[in-house]
Amino acid sequence: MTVDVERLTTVIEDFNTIFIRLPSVRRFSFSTLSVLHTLARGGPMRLTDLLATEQLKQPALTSLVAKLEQDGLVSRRPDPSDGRAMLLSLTREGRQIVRSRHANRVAQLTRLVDQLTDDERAVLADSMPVLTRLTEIAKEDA
Amino acid sequence: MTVDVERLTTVIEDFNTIFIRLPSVRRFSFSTLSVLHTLARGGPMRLTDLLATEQLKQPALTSLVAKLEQDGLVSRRPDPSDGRAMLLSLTREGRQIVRSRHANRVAQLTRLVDQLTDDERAVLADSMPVLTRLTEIAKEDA
DNA sequence: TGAGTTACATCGAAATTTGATATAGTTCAC
DNA sequence: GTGAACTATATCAAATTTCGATGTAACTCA
Repeated sequence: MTVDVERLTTVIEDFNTIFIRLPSVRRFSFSTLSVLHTLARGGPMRLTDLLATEQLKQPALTSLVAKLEQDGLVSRRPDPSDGRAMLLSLTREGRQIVRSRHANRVAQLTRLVDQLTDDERAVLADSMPVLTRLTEIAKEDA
Repeated sequence: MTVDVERLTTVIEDFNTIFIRLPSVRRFSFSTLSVLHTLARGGPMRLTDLLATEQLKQPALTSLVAKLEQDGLVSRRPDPSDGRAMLLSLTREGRQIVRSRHANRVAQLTRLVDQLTDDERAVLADSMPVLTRLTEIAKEDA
């Protein structure tokens, strides 16, 4: 079985243009949201590790994280295993923002999925484990 | 047939964290790439229409477009049907950038898809029309 | 131990984004 | 057809974000 990856890429690109814009509340910049999301998934993490995912240079990330700490969304504590490093994690409030955006996406996506046929919903359900596998492969690969 | 939209959302969110970062060349900001992508899909388009998609205020978009015009990626011409408006479109070079990023995604996604099983690839192939439908529904809905 | 490296912070400059406002074109009730 | 209200885009100065260069402290390992 072969997939038309060319077309698959286009389909995902187009889907993402709508998916990315699902959450209705626009309080934070792309950079900020990306940092919050990464910390939400990756648990406590050093600045340098964050740097790998975020499309920012280190001084910009340092200052963004400083601002997020001031705003009470991120907490910083020294890494016990390395005196140079800081461990970053989300505060309760930080997690709350990520969760609320996620909930918003779920709500909006539900409205869309409701308009599909049963068969289409079945296909979507089956695709979930495959997308998950693909995500894992990408992480290993990198 | 019901889908666990809660899980579906998470799956897509996680997939996107890797998908968004697939293209290896990082020459342009998120705002710039989004404008180029929107113009690539939406054909010639007025500044105000672009504004609806992009997460920028009007003056920022005006200045971004001005820069892109200077750089030869976007062309601006008066809208014949409205003397106040400008029609924006990609130049050949602008299209080339979008195409090259797309090609890069295709290449990287191909490497990932190659590592799936035949059955998984079949599921992926079947999911394409559904994702497309979902995208269309979202556009109508909005 | 000390030379080289790594993690993060600081600083000033450059780039981006914003709110307020200006200008020119359009619409529509009269 | 005229003018009041509205719309599309531009301009400007201020705020914010990002960057490159460089500093400081901690770690590594020969």
